[in-house]
Amino acid sequence: MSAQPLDSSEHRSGALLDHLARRMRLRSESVLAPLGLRPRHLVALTVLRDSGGSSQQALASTLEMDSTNIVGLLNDLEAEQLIERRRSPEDRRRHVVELTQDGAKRLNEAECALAGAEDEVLGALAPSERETLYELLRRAASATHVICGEALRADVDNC
Amino acid sequence: MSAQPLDSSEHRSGALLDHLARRMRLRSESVLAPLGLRPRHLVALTVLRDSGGSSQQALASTLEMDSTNIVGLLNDLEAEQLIERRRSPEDRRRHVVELTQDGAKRLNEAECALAGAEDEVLGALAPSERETLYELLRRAASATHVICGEALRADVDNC
DNA sequence: TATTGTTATACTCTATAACTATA
DNA sequence: TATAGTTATAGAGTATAACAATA
Repeated sequence: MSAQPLDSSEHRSGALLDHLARRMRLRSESVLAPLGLRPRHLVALTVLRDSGGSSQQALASTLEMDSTNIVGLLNDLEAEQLIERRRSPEDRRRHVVELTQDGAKRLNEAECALAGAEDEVLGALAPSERETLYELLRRAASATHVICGEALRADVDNC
Repeated sequence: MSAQPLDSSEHRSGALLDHLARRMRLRSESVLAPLGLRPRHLVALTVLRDSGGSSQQALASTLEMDSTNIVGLLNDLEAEQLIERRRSPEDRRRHVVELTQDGAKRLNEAECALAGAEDEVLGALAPSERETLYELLRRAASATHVICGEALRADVDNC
């Protein structure tokens, strides 16, 4: 301990981040369950909507998920006809994955439900603070990788 | 869509939170590995230091972890003599868990390593912004449960 | 030969149930 | 009877390896 505590506070945010993310995930799972979706389904749907369609590899890369896990994820969504897989005409190895109308509709509903979950978890923060938090998270996330606000954002005018 | 986009931006922070927490965890795992620790070990050590000792149940409650998982976690730490388990004299069912000197030392080293991981993950944010982020996370986290800044905080004067 | 998607599989994480020793 | 800690175990999540189709 030096005499001057001037700089002082380097705070570790890692554990807090982990803790809060876990709570958010648990609450999100609860509110999404009635819609037959899980949080991971939602991020996939969101990226697909915002990108207007994507290959499975591209999706894996955007979500920083292992591509083998994308398969089952899309199987779920396809079984409920929320997405469609088509072979790409340009490269027949590729699947072009796109949202269906049902998918877009379900996504809207899910986003409304999620807003409720966030209200619970972030209820201690004022709206302006929540906006600040969002902005900080978005910048930190987009700095190191492709996934950024545009892909993970949702404006909800529709609840 | 109504005419006035006034309120507008309700942004979903859930996916961002999850994404960033995952990155932080991965980086933390990397920098902690040489010290023989994992992120979960660190939060346990931190809580034990800040609380000055705790029963395993209390620890489980603070960390919002299942108490059965605390057992293995403490086994790891005890095997490296970073913590001690003693039967409580007042209630011999209870274990009083406390940090050893080695544990306190290892915790310091780990916190320095973690600071590096955070620099990587949050590098896009200015110091003042990181402080703001920390403060928002802390308030959101402490609102709903016991785990709060004091328990998960680490001032590092010692790197 | 490399790449996209797929399957099978192993490994980790977490939670549930049953047991013990104390209260 | 209830509680603290422990063990065994099953389920979910995630990653690795091998394979088929296409480039």
